[in-house]
Amino acid sequence: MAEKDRKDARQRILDASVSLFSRKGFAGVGVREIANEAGVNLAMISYYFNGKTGILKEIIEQFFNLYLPIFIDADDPGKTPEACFRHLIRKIVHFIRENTDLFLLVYNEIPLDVPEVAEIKSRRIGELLERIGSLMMRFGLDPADRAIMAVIGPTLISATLAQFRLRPVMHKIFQVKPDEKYYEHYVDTICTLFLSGVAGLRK
Amino acid sequence: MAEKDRKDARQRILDASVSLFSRKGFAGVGVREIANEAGVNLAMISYYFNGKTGILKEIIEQFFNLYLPIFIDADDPGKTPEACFRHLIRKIVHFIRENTDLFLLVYNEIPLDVPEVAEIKSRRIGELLERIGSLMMRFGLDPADRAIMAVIGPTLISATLAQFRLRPVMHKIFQVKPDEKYYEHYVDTICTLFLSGVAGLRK
Amino acid sequence: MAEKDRKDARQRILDASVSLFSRKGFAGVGVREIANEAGVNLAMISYYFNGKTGILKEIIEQFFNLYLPIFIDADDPGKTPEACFRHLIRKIVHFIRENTDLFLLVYNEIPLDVPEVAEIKSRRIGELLERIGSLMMRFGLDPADRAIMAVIGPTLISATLAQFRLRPVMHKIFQVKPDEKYYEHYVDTICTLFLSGVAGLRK
Amino acid sequence: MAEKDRKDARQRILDASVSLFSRKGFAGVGVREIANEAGVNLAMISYYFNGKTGILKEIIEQFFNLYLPIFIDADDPGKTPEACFRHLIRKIVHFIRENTDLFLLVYNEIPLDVPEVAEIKSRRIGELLERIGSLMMRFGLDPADRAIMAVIGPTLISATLAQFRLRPVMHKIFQVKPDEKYYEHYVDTICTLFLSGVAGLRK
DNA sequence: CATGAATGAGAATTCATTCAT
DNA sequence: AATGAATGAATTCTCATTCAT
Repeated sequence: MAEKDRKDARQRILDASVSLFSRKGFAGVGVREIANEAGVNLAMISYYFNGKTGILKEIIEQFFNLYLPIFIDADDPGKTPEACFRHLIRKIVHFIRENTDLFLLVYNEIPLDVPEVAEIKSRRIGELLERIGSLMMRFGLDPADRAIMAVIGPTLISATLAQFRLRPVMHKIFQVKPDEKYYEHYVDTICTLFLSGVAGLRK
Repeated sequence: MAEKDRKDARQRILDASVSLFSRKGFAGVGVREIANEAGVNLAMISYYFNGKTGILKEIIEQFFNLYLPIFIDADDPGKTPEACFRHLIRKIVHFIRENTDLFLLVYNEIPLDVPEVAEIKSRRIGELLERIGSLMMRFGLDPADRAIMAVIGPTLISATLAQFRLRPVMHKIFQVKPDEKYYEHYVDTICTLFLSGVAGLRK
Repeated sequence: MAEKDRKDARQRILDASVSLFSRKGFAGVGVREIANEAGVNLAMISYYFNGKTGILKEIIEQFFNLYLPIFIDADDPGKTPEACFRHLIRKIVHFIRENTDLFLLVYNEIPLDVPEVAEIKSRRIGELLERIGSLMMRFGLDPADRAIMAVIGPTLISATLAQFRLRPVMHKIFQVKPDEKYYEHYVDTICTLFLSGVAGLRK
Repeated sequence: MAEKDRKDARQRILDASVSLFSRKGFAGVGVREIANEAGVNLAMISYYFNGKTGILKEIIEQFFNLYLPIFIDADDPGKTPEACFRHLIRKIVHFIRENTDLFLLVYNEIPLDVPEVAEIKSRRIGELLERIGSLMMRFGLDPADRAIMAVIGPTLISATLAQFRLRPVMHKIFQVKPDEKYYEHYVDTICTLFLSGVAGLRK
């Protein structure tokens, strides 16, 4: 019990925090709530993470450690740009489905002023956008056209995420069932939308 | 000064709240902070809005009262679908530029669990998505294809907003200057992207 | 409207206060609540009564102005002591039935530390107990036996009031219906109890 | 000091609350005042009792846990009804002398509208009145005569308590000294009053 | 008389954190 | 490693009262 639980305690705090932060926002969650949800003693949070902010830092780092490789792997010179792109979107959608809370949490907290995580945020987002930029080049866009670059990257991210952000509301409105088949179709739709769109931008 | 200031107090609280909430999130802002920023006595917040949540409710209502008409006006049968669409996007981008904080605030807080605003949220978003849905019909999409509908609406919203969401980071990365000319170009880009994309979806 | 309403406003504040104070205690009621219940503007309370305490003062004075005459009238030399006593109890029970809230309020707030009403309280209760003392003499008790005097007076008051104090609970327990007949019987019971009891004390 | 003080903190809050509530009423006392009087940190009140109401709940429960056994013990079949009764009154008077503040507090707050304690109140008073009812039977009263039952119980309680309720005022009026001898006499007086009175009710 | 706005003090509660054990 | 108690600052909200109109 001792050894295993100890290791679990740390992770249980992280899991509980991801779930709670994503639903209520970082500032909207108290450490007591986290400790209860995780089933650990209150003081363990300071012990393991040196405070509430420490949890957020670790979550953000872990997120990018999982998320960035997707973009790196997607840059496969042996494939056509279009195949690359479809592969990428499929991977991203799969990742978001598997880590919805984590993704929404990081996305939502990104613009917020929690000073201690600002450095992590801007560094990691920088890496991410550069990755996306280099991918875009492969799709025939001129990387020197910064204005277009500035549009495509964020648009792609947020468009993909939008499904999950508004999920509780959307499914009530459109009566779609978010099952395997739906997401297959979703990936096709978003890919076609973007590939046709980017083709249009290339004139 | 006396007369005008009294009438302004209510609005000053709203303005300060929009600014602070959008930067730090609803839960991350205290009523003290709002009262200071607005230059009103702390108790006025309860007096006018019946608590912090009351401010958020009013902000959300006001937002949709401003935002929805854009979509209603855009549905002009005398124009071509493409002209409609470009007009709509131009209006939205203009609206976001004029009300960036308000827009980001509402967008960011929408998914969060502030129970007392849940009803307002779902009702207003319902109205919005229906509007977007009826617009999409005009662009030749089959409204019965709910899966596509569920993709286009949220994608359009979040894609357009993405510019402003990630603005602080983006401009550091892409070194673009968010001036009049940039947004002219931005509107063109996003319109072309979507019109070409939707054309692709129509086969 | 003007004249009558103005006079009404003052009384409406008093009525609302009696009702609220008796249910929640003086400290448990806010002036806003009183103003709402009375249908008057908040500032009228300061205007008419110079603050919340002023209401309580006036209520206490009014109470004793109504309550003391009962004891004065009861001291009728032309009747037998027993007839006097039964008449008194009948009057008291009637008074309490007609002014239950007022009676409970004064009774409950008597022991509490609201400094500004302390003087009124002790003066008025002094008058009351002296009245009761002089009545007791007529029933053949030696007024010099202070210990007995100290027992009879308060016992009589609180015994009579007890019906109304515990009314909500009691009627659930004993399933008695507090109608005209019940109170007729009640007066008989309490009179017999006391008259027999006092007879026993006289040996 | 360390160990003992920690354990005592909870009880010190209760003791301070009883003293303050009984003097100023529940609504008239602030948690700051309680914390100061008890010598504990303000937040300990929420920590131990989950708010001011929680203190009152616990006090009421504790009161009945002490008070009810007196009535249960008094029902001794081996004694004459009169001996039972005198024993009971002696025990009650002793209990009130030892716990005057607690008794007055519970008695005064019982009729007041503190919603969260309503359930406790009615349940506990129900138990109490049933006990008193079964005692009264032993004194030869017909328990089916609910009207008489409804009179005797509350009258006995409030008559006994009246001494302590009006103590500050009474002793000024009657110049009696509340010492051991006085209460001996008081017990005799109240017992004779009631026994003779109840005898009179039996015809 | 009456009103709506405003005030500043104080209310209860919750916070993240620390500490002795 | 883990706990339960404790802390003091900060939280939101309510209070009785005042004032200009």
